[in-house]
Amino acid sequence: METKPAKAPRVALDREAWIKGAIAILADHGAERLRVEVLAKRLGVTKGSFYWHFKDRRDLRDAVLEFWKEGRIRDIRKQTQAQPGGEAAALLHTIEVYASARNRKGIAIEAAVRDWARRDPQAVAVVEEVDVERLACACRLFLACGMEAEEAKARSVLLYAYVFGVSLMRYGGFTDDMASLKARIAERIAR
Amino acid sequence: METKPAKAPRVALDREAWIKGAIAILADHGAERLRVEVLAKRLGVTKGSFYWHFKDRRDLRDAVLEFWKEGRIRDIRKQTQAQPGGEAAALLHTIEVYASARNRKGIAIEAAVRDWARRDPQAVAVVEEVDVERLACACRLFLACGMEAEEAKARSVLLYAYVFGVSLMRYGGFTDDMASLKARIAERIAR
DNA sequence: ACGAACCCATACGCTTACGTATGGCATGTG
DNA sequence: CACATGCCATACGTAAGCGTATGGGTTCGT
Repeated sequence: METKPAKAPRVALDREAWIKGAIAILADHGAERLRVEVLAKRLGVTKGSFYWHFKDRRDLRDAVLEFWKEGRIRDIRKQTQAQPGGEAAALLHTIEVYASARNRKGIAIEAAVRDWARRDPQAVAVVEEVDVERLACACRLFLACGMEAEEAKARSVLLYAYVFGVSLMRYGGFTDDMASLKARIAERIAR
Repeated sequence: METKPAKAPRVALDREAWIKGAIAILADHGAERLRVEVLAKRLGVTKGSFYWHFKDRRDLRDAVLEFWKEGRIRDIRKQTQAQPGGEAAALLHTIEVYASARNRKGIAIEAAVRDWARRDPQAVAVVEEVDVERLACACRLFLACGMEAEEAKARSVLLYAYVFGVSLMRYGGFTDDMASLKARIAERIAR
């Protein structure tokens, strides 16, 4: 019979495939559960393959951090290219993207990386780069809305602290009109 | 010679001592690293002792969650007993406590528990209880300041989302006047 | 003083996981 | 066709960690 998985015609994996699998584990189980053999099983191979593509576990983790950083910074730059006059809308869009359940996986990765950064200096450095980039972009948008410089900085920090923080909270049943609540918050942050 | 640790006159451990040690590990290394033998070594005993006080690992984790929940709710109730007229100050104090580096350990535990809640339903339930309690208390303070009901709810969520979120961010070098920045944010949240 | 309850140490089997060594099979190249 | 290279499987040794079994020491009450 041999009902083995037989995933596919068995195409060779490259480094990026491993990294993407690693990020999926990151989102589902956190950095601590990013284990070589678990990842290999997920990809349908054994760790013999892993150690061909990566020197060791540290090598994979570095690659994951680098991959995540590049992707985030690319996204930020793209979303920041607001049409003149659309800056306010771009800010609201940023808030809404993180506050909605639509971006579930991205939020999970974000949370996992930040938790990771609580123990790993390499992750700290990456998070800091991404944060500074994001804050600078948000700041530009606030400035374009005519806001004063120091206030724009404060609003930027508030904006990102809120979107990260709200993803960690559970307050079901606290309000009966979630939409109105989020609208009020967005108003308070971005207007 | 025998330079063994010889910690102390070897006082017997109780359940609470184990729980407090577990919370220390939680703060330093996260829920995933909350291992029986590691904790035992930290307390200077072996796991033989652990399995006398706890049924298994799950038992410890439940106890840790319960202990944390009770402590948080006690703290909230205490801090909420603001003198009439001091409600605004109480709100600012809450923001400042979390935003300062003074409460480092408490913030670390908070982050660890919330990360824990991303995978464990039991932790989710505990976090939700604490969040609802905190939001209700903050909401009362906003109402006492004369704020409208829906706005008070929104501000409460914004407040706690901010304090949790900001503890996950790294933006050193983004501003040269951190004090002024935090003052502006507090203003925006609580006024 | 003596047994019982309390608290802990040691030893065991099992599982997961890391990193290495080695061999196998494909595909492309001369 | 022979051979090298790329990609992966298997097997090995080691370590950490869970839960159990069992025994030893200490501190009580009677």
